[in-house]
Amino acid sequence: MPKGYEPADVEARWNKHWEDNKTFSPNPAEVLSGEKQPYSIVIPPPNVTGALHMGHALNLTLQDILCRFMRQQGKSVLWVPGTDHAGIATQNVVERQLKKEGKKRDDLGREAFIERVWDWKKEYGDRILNQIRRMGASVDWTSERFTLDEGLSKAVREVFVRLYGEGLIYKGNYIVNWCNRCHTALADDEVEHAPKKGKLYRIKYPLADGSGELIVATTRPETLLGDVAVAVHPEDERYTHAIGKAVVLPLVGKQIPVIADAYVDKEFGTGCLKITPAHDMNDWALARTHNLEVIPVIDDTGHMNENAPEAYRGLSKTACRDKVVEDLEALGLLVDIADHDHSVGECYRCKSVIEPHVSEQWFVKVGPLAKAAREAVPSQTQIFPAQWEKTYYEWLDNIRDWCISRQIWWGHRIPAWTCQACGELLVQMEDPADLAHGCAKCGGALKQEDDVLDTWFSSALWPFSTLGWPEKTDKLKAYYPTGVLVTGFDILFFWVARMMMMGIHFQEQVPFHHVYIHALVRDEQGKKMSKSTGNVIDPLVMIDKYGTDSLRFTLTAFAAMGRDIKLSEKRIEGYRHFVNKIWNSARFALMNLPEAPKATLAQALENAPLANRWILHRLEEVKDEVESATLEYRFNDIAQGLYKFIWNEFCDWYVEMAKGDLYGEDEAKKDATRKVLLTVLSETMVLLHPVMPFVTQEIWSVLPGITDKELACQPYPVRRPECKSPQAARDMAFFQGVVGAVRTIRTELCIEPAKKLPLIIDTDGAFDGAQAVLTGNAHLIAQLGRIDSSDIGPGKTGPRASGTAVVEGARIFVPLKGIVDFNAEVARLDKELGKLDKQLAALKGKLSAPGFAGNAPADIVAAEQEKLAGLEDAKGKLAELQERLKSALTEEA
RNA sequence: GGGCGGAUAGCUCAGCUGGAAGAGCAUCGGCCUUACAAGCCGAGGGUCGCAGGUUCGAGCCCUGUUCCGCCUACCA
Repeated sequence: MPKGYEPADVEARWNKHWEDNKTFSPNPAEVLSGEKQPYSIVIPPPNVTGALHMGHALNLTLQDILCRFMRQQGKSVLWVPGTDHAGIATQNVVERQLKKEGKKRDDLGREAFIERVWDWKKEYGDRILNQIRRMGASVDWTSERFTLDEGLSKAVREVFVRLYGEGLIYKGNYIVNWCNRCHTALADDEVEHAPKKGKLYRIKYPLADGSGELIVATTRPETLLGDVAVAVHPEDERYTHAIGKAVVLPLVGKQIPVIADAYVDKEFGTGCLKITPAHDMNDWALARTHNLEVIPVIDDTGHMNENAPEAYRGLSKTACRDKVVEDLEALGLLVDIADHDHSVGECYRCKSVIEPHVSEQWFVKVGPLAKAAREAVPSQTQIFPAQWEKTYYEWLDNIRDWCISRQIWWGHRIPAWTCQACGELLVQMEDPADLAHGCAKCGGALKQEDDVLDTWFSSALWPFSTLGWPEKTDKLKAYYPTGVLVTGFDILFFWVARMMMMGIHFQEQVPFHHVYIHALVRDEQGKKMSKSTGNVIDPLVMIDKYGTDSLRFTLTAFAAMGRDIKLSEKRIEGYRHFVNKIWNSARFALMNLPEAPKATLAQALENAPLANRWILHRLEEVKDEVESATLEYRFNDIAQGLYKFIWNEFCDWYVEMAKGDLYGEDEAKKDATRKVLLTVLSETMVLLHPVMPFVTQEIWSVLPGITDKELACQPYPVRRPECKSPQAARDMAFFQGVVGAVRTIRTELCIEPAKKLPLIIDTDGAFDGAQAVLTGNAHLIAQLGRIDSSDIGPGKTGPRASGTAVVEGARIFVPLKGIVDFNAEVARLDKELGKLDKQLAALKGKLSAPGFAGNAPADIVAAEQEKLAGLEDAKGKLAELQERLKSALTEEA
């Protein structure tokens, strides 16, 4: 094995191996026959336009941990990879490309443009998939899908046609969020709200009868041209006289009514609200209840249209605003302009300001779908962490109909045709064979809808469309519903809730049993990573520098539930050290495993030394920990449990203790320890494999005596209840305490590391068996504490001039006469005694507190009393040892 | 406006059902001890945001409060 771990080569090699061997392609038959339980995950499909970012890296890591773990648990695991066509985003990318060539999409025409996008997709769509490979994701590449591929398009059409048939899809003229730049409608949740500094203009609207005027407040004076009414609160005494009268609309000159509606806030502005139904969501709603006319004055490109007075026609809305203000001022109708902070809707794709706009659009009537989706949580689908349930409910409870039509070209074209002659609307699966003579009623020419569907419409079907629906495939039968959906909270609404709606409606089963919402990955300062801020940590760069396993482990270690991850490169670099540590521990093991050990584990366990019994005991505990942590999505606990076990226990203690046997002459001992070493290492590789697939697989493949070189297909390590040994744990803790005490004395008193020292231990007062632990492992204490001679037994006493400590009642003496300045040891013991005093005071206070003995459970009281006795014993002994030392010092002086 | 999350060692964070405050990194001291200096050994460092309350006992439960962060909403 090379001295240092070289990830690039290892990762490339195994990735190729896994894909060539279809290691992660399951067979549905093994589920349908009942041989295996299914476990499936559909990947949140990244945008084809996208490049892998840290959010993806985290998302993929967590899913991969679950998939690899479930394979170990004997499940038939299907992880479906794929990409999303991301309508607006992708179209924008290609349009930008065209712009560089000085062209617009209209120059190409619809078909040529779409072809162009496909070309682009073919060229760049694989990039993100290759990046998924580099993460080590154990997806089934034979199941890869794209939201716009043939099968999925069929699913989309089936859903659309059926929902239309059920009356859950309708078409109509409504006000929608309109992006002038993308030139399309957007759903409510595609609008982001950003605070903006704006102005509040107060404008006089004279009453038509000359009895005065009303003053309205607005942030968008140009919309005045489309006003159809002024509304006041019905109980606002200031204006009751005006209700029912008319005002003269400035600049336009026509009369509009003053209406009353409780929606108006008396406190805000002047209490008078101008109503522009065509350009404001709320005004639209008011107009509907009051039967007001809708007059659009801004067109779909953001310019004033023919409904505006001639002077303003053709102006952009900002230019128009300036002119309107100017003209109002000239007429003396402008009262004042004040600064005003408010939030403004922006397009989530291009950040342009959203213009409410009236147009003919398609909608999904979400009420019934949302109700079912709501009721399925948490009984059918559990959300982890559960706090997100509330957010999920909140959204579903307040949901409005979903605008699904988009005025772009890249996407699923709406399967509806209108007869140019009689106006008949056709919604059906198949394209009418001959558009020229298609109308069933009159034979008139049919024209397909120009609009395409919202990208999220196809995403909503992802959990079943990817499995082959509407065909009744084996895959669908075997793997639907999926086990878990792993995603960030930012698309809980966009995606998760809609998959729930569609899954329940079309499969009559929820799409997943669990939803795991993971953190957002932020930068060091906790800011969102973004290209414009320049604080992006690119996962691929990190992989190149530190290896995939380091990156994965880092993300796992920080993936505590319900908390954002603040990531910095230093952390990844730090965990690379861990990968290297694992590599080196394997190198050590292999150097000592020239061949597979002959002994069975049972044989190795006969009369096994403490080190072997202890590490096997800990291994059993770690198996339990890793399993429960994985099942409960406590990813950080998986990482931390394994880190501690491998580094602080296996490497720091076990390997050091095993060296004696491994380097020794006793062949039986050597073989037994080799067996334990190999067992622990190999099973640890299995446990760690879901988190670090590459380094573990590479090590596994060179372990002696292992026939199946494919680590990804190994079962979870068997449990060995016979290896659990609380006694070994206790003995080891004692042993570590003694070694630690000796080491502390050495370092604190500045004794040269090379200097070997004698050691005396009095085991009186320690637990039964303590004596045996120490004498049985005296050679190890000598090795680890640099001791040249030891004398261990009950009642033993060292010279007064010793460095001393008390461990679990046993007194430790390190004779140091002539070696060091004992004043330092006196001072050190003072410090130790001080600590003990503090603990004793706290404990005594607790025990003597009124009511403690009576109210606390008996076992707690007993435990506390035992602790007290232990502390008092230690303090007494240590104080006495210090006195002896002092007396030795005064004698010398 | 409504909701959610956070506040614990210098930094980043663990801490499950309340029972003597933990890890990693950083810092300090000592070591090239034949797997690993990407390493080993040792040490220091915290009134667990603030104020109350419940309890024999609170980082953990309750109430209030202050700062951060996020989500959501129709204040023109």
